[in-house]
Amino acid sequence: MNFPPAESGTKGKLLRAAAHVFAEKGYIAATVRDICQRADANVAAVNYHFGDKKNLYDAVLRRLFSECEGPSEQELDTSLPAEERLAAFIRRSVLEIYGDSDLNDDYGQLAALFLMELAHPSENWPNLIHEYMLPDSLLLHEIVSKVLGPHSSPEKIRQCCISIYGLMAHHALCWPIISVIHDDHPELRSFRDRLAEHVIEFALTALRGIKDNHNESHTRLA
Amino acid sequence: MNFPPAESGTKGKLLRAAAHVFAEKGYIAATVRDICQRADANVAAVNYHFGDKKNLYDAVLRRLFSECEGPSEQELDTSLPAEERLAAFIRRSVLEIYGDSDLNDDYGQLAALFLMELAHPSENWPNLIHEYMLPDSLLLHEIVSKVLGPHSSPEKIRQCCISIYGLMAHHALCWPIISVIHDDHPELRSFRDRLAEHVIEFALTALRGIKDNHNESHTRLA
DNA sequence: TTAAGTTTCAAACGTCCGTTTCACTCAACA
DNA sequence: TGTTGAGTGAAACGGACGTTTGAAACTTAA
Repeated sequence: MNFPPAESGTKGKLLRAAAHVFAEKGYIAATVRDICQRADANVAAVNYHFGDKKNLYDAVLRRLFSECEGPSEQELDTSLPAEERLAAFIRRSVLEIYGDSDLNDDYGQLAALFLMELAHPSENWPNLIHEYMLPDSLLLHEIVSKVLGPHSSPEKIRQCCISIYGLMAHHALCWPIISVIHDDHPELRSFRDRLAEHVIEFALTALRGIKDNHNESHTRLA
Repeated sequence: MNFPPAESGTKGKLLRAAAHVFAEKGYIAATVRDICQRADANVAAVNYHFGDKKNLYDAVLRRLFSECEGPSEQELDTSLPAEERLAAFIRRSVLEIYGDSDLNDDYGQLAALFLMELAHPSENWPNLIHEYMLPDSLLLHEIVSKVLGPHSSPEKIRQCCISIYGLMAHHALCWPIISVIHDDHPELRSFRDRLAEHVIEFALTALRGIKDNHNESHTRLA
């Protein structure tokens, strides 16, 4: 949640403070007074700069999504081996999901905001998904269908794509469970890179095996 | 969210109504008046029967967890092949996560309550996890370590366990994303059984491959 | 310096919520 | 029949919240 220095006035301070407070307490429990106090601003500032509380929340959410990077050249280069592109996709996605550790001092708030939306999606949540997550998802679909080869059903491809997201996101979403059950689990921050490599191993191993299974059953039928 | 008929009085009606309203609106947005109206009870009923709103919420949450079934004999029978036991574990867990479809008419609320807790865990969340999720998690750990064989590190076993939970839970948690991106995805209810089989295939394939990888590197070193 | 436009401020407004109060009903029992 | 105690009901209390107000402070440009 790092905002460009351009918005360093009251409006920018409000956005930063709102991101923090919304994430910490949730949309309803977060009060305009909380946010303004944290932003060193008057109670009326929110309504002056954003109209109302809901508009401020929408601005925070949109800002959050817009910070996502796009895919790297490696992922897009269709001349490279599909497995290599998948590894690059997973490394970048895990980095995005778990934050840039050093730069970003308030990871976890991000996950909290995300979980809130998943529990009770706001009005323009579908728009944000379409705009910011669909392109990545289509790229993953293209890569996975190549890894799986020509004999895989559309449903199997889709299930594998969703499974890969599940592998990547689970720590971020279910940390309040994982940290209780595995009380010796390393902190998310220090664990991020190892997680990426594990997901790559787990997903690639599964995809290769599934490809072979389906090829076998395909040639057996032929 | 089906409560035993024993609690069919005002207290039971309040519990049922509260589960519905809390899930639909979240703890704070849900009002005592909402709940009481849905339970055909007076506003004072909540405070009379439960003390206050928070106690009612805690009661709902505990009731929700206590409905979980324990592991089947097949999962516990250490004389059976580990892969078979893993499949049984996954089938039961997916059934629990996605509900008993026909009996339970309000799946999704369950996921909403869960997501709310993940975003902002309540006071005795860790107790509930210890009591209701840790045993299952230990069982899975035992099974997975057997599937992976003797040459796998503790960290790898743990990561595989967490990954399996990720595979199983992702649809339930991220449905507001999945349903937007894959607009032709079948409904969760009708999809539950196919999901279980996919997770079994995906996880078992990955685990077998990982086992072979680690065995190879182990014998190479020896 | 003046005037217009923008931003901030303290204070207040109206509403909604959790909770409390107290009178009431009614079944159980002596 | 009279008494008791659990449960219900309508109404109100006190506080917190989002928002509004109108004047003050500041910025900008002629």
